[in-house]
Amino acid sequence: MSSKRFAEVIVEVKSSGVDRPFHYEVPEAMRDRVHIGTRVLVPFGPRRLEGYIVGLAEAADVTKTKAILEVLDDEPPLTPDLVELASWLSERYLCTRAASVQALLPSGMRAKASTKLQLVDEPPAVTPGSLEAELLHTLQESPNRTKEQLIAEHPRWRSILREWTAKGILKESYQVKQGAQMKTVVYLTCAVQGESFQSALAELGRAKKQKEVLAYLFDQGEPVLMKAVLSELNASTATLKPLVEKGYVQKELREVLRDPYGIEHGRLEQPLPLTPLQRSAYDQIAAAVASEKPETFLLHGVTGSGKTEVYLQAIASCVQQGRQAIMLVPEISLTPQMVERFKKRFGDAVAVMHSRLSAGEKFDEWRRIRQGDVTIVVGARSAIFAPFRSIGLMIIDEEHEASYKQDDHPKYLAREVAMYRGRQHGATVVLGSATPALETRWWAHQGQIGLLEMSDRVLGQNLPKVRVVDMRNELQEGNRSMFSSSLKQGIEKRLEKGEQIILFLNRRGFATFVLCRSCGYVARCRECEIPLTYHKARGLEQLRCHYCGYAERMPHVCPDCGGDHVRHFGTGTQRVEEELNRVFTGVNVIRMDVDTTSGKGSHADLLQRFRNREAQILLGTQMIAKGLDFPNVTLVGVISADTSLFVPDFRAAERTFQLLTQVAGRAGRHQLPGEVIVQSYNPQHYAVQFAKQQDYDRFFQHEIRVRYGVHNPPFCELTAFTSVNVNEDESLRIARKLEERLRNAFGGREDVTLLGTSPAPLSRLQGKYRFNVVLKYGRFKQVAEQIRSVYQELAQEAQKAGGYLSIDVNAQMIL
DNA sequence: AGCACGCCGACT
DNA sequence: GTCGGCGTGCTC
Repeated sequence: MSSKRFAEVIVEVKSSGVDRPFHYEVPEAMRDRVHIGTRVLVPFGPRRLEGYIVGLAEAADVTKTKAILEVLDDEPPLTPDLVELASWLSERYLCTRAASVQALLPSGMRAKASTKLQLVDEPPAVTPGSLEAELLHTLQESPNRTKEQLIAEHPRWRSILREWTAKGILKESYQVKQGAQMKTVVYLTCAVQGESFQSALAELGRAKKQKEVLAYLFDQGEPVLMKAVLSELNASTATLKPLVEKGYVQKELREVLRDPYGIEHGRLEQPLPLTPLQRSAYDQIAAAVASEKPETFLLHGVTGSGKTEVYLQAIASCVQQGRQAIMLVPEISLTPQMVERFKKRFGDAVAVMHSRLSAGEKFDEWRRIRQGDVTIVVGARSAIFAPFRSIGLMIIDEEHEASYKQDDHPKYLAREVAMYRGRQHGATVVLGSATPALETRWWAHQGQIGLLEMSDRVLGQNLPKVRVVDMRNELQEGNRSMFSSSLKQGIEKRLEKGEQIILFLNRRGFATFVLCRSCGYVARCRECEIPLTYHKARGLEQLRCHYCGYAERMPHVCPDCGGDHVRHFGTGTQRVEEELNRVFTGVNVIRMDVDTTSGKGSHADLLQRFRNREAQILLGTQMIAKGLDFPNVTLVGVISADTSLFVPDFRAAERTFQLLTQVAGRAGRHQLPGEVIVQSYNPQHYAVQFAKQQDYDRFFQHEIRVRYGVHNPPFCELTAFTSVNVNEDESLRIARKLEERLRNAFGGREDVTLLGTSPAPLSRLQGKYRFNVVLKYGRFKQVAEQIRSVYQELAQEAQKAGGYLSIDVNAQMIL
């Protein structure tokens, strides 16, 4: 840190045009407060914007420089490694550095500058009834309105304001408001001692309550929380006011950190003894952490093998060495019970981070991490950005979960961020799962990452019986309903016994596929092996591949068996609920899907109601797969394995296998014997069969060959572009042009495959038409520059056309 | 991104 | 003649 005459600032504007450092002079008085990572307020054109410093220099490479207006932090919120991480995120996921920094910092961190206006002595002469008169009136009536507010309400006032400011009629000054405020609480102290205390009591005379409060505070002899005093003595602020005014009691504001969980942990729990397999996994992780070299492991442990205990002890060992640990869990698993388990083991050393915290709570948890008050963070995806000084261990539990990919910019994959930070900090990354993502398992297989296997169940619990019902037989026997006779009987039996039932509708998609109900045939693309999707446009029934764009006419006779039971498929939870009510009269059903769980806390509420046995049946999508630990549930039904098997996504088989395995592994963990019924028109499908047998290895062997055959990850990486526009022709035109540009850039390259323009699986969303172009390549580094320049050009053109072009590097799902 | 400037058509 | 439409270009 040689000199600080000039600062290189990235301005908080999410536009590629300004995503580069701008130079600002650092006023003498600010020199010792600016560092790399410090946020500042800078003039930018006619505006004032927040920005953050990425470099300091003796000279600027441009002649005209403005000066920094204000330094927004005493401590830089971004450590140098986080500044570096932000740059990497922008390069890897093709987004602006402003977007990356926003992802790194808690949302409440953003400061906003507004402009205050002040009329200077003589008001200007205005024509009555004119715009000027109206503005003048507003300025005089409500002098607290900011310039930005006024312009937002009346855009035409802008030029007048500018003119008046130039003429000196108006004076502008800016004020900065930090996003999240520090929370303060009031403490009270008795301000009178000894004799003056006695005389104060006397002076209060008949004010009994006031005397009581004063005496209480005098006895305490130290500042007491106001809230505690009031509730203890059953007093109100009205009692307090005169005491403060007379100077007997002193008020004091203290900053506090909000505690979103407030779990009383009492005495900390001790680690549990480890089984030999757990010990072996633990030893290897602990050794890697101690080595301070970046290393990644897959911890492949079956459900019930005790992964969490390994995590807890590995974290303990990391913390013992004076380094910090991050533990990621899927958002939906981050329940109070889960947090409690950590708090009971580590007490106050744990911070929690997830999206349901309020902005203020997030801000405070973040500050506790930044200040070094905690050494462990448990959180959802974004907790991977925890601003620790020296990370020793990062754990991603259920690493295969789709929720570890962020769906807006930067569209990062938590696993990749963890590995990058691992290299920065010399930290160990542990990816844990019972059903690892195929890529992860493949890397472990190839020796690129370490493999730790835990194949035994700690408590030797029994697996529930899994029955796969062939729905084709049901049809043959004349049962046209969505419930097989086995499932129907199973439900009836439970209802009679007063036991509970969970029904899954593992429908991830929206797209409808085409299936023959007689033989289970599913129409697929010949090139991609992806199920074709049903479309009806202008009375024409079509099947299209959402991957490559191939289209054919909807068959009315099954190409396989010649039968006429070819139907398009796709059922919502609502329809199942109706059907349930029709078939089982008087049954209480709790339905859980995006519609019924949108409210805050409604997810937990519904599960609690089910736990309280307010309903016999819980019906939902995979979001209920995590909540399977209900002692009274003895039947789990999967309405149709096919609905997740035939979504147009090359990961469909993997996702189905994972879901079914999870269901089978978790149902019936309690005293009552559990049963799982899986309905399918394709009961012989390998994903269904291997899930039934709980055989990950054989599923992996099979699926990896499929991936190799059609050249999909892990044998390549995918980047998806989506052109979006209200105008279908424009949307298509941009996608086509993008395709052409990419073809030019990569023509003849063996390591690159271009999947041409095709309608997105969500082909029309919010009235906008979406087309996809997908690029497959071996190594991102070898295509990054070309992708960047083509993307920038077309993104601009898409914008001119009134739409936009989005990019998803290392796309996990193509929508 | 968001703002200013500048060049065109349609109005009091 | 002027107001306001949006295309273009710049921001240390």
